[in-house]
Amino acid sequence: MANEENGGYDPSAVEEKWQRYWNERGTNTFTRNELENAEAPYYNLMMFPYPSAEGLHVGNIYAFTGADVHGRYHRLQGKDVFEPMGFDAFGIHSENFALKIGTHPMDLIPSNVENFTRQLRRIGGMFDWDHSVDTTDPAYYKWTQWIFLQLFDNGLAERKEAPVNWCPSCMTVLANEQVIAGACERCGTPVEQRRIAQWFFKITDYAERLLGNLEDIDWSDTTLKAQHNWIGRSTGAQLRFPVVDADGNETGTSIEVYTTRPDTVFGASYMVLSPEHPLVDEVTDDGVRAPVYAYIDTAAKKDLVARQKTDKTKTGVPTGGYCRNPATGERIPIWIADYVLMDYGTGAIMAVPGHDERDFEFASAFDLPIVRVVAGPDDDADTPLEEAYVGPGRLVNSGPFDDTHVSESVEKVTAWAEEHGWGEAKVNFRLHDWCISRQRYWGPPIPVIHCDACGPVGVAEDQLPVVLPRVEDFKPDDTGVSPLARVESWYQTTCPKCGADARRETDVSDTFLDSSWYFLRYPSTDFDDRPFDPEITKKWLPVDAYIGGNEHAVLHLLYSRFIIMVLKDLGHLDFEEPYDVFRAHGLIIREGSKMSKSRGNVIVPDPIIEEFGADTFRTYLMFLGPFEEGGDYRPQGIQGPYGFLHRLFDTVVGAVDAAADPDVERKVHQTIRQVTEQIPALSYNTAIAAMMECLNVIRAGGRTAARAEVEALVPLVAPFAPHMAEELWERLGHEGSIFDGAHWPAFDPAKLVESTVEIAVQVNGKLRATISVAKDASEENVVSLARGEENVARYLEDGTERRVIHVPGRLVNFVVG
RNA sequence: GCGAAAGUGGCGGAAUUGGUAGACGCGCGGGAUUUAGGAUCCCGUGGCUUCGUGCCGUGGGGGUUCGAGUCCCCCCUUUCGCACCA
Repeated sequence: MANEENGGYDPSAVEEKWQRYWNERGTNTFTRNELENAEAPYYNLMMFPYPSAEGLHVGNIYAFTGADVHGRYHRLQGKDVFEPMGFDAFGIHSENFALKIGTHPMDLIPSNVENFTRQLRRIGGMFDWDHSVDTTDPAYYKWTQWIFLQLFDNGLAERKEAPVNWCPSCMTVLANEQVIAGACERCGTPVEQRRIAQWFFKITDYAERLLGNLEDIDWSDTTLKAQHNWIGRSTGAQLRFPVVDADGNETGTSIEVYTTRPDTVFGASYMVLSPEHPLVDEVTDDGVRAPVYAYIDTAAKKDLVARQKTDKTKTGVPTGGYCRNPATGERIPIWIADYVLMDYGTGAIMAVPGHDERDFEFASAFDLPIVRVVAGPDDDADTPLEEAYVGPGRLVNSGPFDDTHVSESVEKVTAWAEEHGWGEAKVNFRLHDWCISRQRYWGPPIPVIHCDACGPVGVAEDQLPVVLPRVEDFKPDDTGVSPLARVESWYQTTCPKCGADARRETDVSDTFLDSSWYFLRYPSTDFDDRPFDPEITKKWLPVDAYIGGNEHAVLHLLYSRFIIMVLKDLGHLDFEEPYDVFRAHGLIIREGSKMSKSRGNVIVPDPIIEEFGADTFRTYLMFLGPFEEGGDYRPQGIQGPYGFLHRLFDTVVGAVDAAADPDVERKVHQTIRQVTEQIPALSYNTAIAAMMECLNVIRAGGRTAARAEVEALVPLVAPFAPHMAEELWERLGHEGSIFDGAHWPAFDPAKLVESTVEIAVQVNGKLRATISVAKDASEENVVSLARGEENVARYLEDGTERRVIHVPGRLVNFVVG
C-alpha cells in the first residue's frame, strides 16, 4: 500500500482511532439533558434496516451513507443533529430464515443485530447508539401494542371476515400492498384468496386527508405520485339496479354499482357481478346453477396471477337473472365475469359497452347489445360503434338528457338518480383498509382477549406488553391459524371485563405497524413509562429530513402518515405529518445489471472496507452518480476516490506556511461555494468532483500547497470521509472533533470572480477563436479584440456583417450574411 | 394498455435563465521515479482528418433561434411505477 512508513495516510489506523474517540467522547450521542435542551435540533432520519443474517449489503450502506453525509453537513453548519439507527427485526423474513436454518428467531436476531451494529459502526455513520430501537424488544413492542389499543379503543381497529390474499408458501395473509402482480412480494408464489377473520385498521377513513396533505409536504416527486395513485381517488356515483323476477316484478333486492360515468346509464345493457359477489347465489336461475358454480370455481382456483395476466380475454357466464335499468326501465341480464373485481367499488358494474373498452370487448364476445349514448362531434345517435367511444360529446338515446354535453352530464344524471332514489354521488378510493393481522409467530401479539360474553376486549395498558412466548414449534401451517393458537398455556386467560374464561388473540401484527412509529420512539428511549415524551417530541419532531428507498413509497410511508394522523387526532401529538422532507435515493446496480444473490454479483462490503477503508468506500458510493438516481458500481472505479483521499491527505499534511496563490485561492472559494450548494441538493457526485478538481489545481505540475489553500478542504470533505477529516483537523492543530462546532467554511464572493475571462468568438454560431479579456472589459473592447483575431477576420471578409451578439463574460457571435 | 423519467466518448457520469459539449473519475496511451511493480507522480485521451482550431458529433427526423444536449412537434429505444380501478 501507500507510503505508510513515512506517516502517510493509513485508513484502517485512522478509522479505528477516530471511531474509538467518538465512542469514548460520546461525540455522536445525546444525553437526555442534551435532547431536552438542544438549541438547533435537526432530526436526520433514515430507514432502519431489517437485520438479515447476511449482514449489511451495499444498498444499505449507500442509503445510510447518503443520509449520513446530509446529517454531517448540517452538523458542520452548527445544527444539533440527531441521527439514530435501529432494527426492524420482526417479520416473515426473519421467521422464514430461522425456519430454513433451524434456529429460533429469538436466538438468531440478537446475533444479527450485533453483526449489523458492528458493520454500522465500521462505516462511520454518525449514529446515536444511546437511542436505538429494536422492534422485537418487549420494551419497544409494548408501545406498538399500545398504539394498537389506541386505534382499537377509538373504533379504528375492527375484526371482520374478509377475502384475503393468502400465500400458500409463506402460509400467511398478505396485505394488498404485498401482492405484486398476483404473486407474493417475498417469495413470488401465486397468491390465493381465502376468507379469514382479520384485524383491519380503518385507513380509508383518512384517505381524503392522506391525499390532501400530499399538496403540502416536501417529498420526492415520484414518491408523492406513487402515494397519489395508490390512494386512487375517483368521483362518480353509486347506483342501484332493482333485481326483477321472470315476470318483471321487483324482488326487493337491488344491486349496487359504482361508476365514474353515471351519465352513460342509458347505455347499460347488462350487469356484471364479480364471481365472489354475495348476490350471485340469489340472482342465479336454477336452470343454470351448474355452469355458474363451475365458473365461480374456476375463477376461485385461478390465482390472481392468471387472473391479472395481460391476456385479457374476457370470460363469463349469464346467471339467468335480470334487473331493471332504472334509467330506461328496461330489463337487462345479469352476468358474472372475472373481469369485475370484488376488491374495487361494490364488486358489481353496470356494463356500458358503447363507452367502456372492457365492456365493449365482453359484449362483442357474448353478443350482448351495444347502445350508443354519447355522440362525438361527427356522430349522431345512430352512428354505429366500431369500438367503445370514450371521448367528449353529447348524450344521445338518453331520454330527457339528449344533447347534454358530457362536461355537465355526470352531474345532471346523478342529480336525477338521486331525485328518484336510485343513486347518489360517491367518491371512491382504491385504497383499502389496512389488514394488520398475521397468522404467524414472529411479531408482537395483538393485545386483545376474546370473551364469549364480552366479545373482543383490549388488554389494559398496565398489562402491557403481551409478551411473545418462546415457542419451539413456531412453524406456520396451512390451517390459517397462528402458531400461538397451539400454545394453550399462553392463550388461556380470563376476561378483563367479566372474569370468565377467555382466550388471547393468537394473531400477531404486521411489521409495518412496528415501523409506523419508530421515529417517535428514538428520542424518547430514555423513558420506559411512555412511548414518547411530549416535550422531547415537541422539540424534535416532525422529522426534518427522511432519506430512504422508494420501495417504501406506498407501504411504510403511507402507514406511518396514517398512524401519526390518528395519534394527533387522539391528542397525543400536535402535528399530523411525520416527515417534513422526504427524499428517495436511487438504486445501486453493478456493471449495468441488478445485483442479486441469484446472479451472484452482490458486492460484499467488508473486504472492500478492509482494503480501502470506510472513507474511500463512502466517497466512492457517493461519487457513482446522482444520489437520487443511484449509480453503477464498477469495482475498478474505487481507485479514483481512493487516490483522491490519499493525495488530499498528503497535500494537507505536506502543506507549508506560505501565502496562498491568488488563482488557487479563487479556485478554493469557488469549490466552497459549489460544495455548499451541492450537498444539500444531494448532488454528492458533483460536490466530490468539485473537490477533486480543486485538489488538482492545488497540486498542478507537482507544486507544494500552502496551508491556507488546503485548510477549507478538510471540513468540505468531512461529510464523506469523516475519519480522515478528523485526523487532518487534528494535524492542523485543532482541539476536539471537527464535528463539534460550526466548522463549515464560508466563501468570499469577492474572491470568486476571475480577473480575466475566456470569451468564445463565433461566426454564425461556429466557434472560430477564444480570447482572453478583463472581466469588466467593455463590449466595444471585446468586440474589436474578437474582430482582430486572424481566424475570425478570415470569415468576416467573406460576407457582410449583419449583427454582433455579445454575451458579457461568455461569447461574441458575428452574424455574417 | 396507462403514467412518469431517461437516451451525451470504450464506461460511470458533468454542463446556470438556450451561450466554448464531454467537468470529475474509470479505462486506455505516453513519460518520470523505482531492483521490480497491478505502487506513486506528471502529461495526453469524442470521431474523422487533406492535420487547416478543417469537418462531423448529445437515440432518429423536422422546427424555432444569431446560437439548441437544453425549447416545440413526430418517431424509436430503455428503465421504473400502476396494471381489467368500472
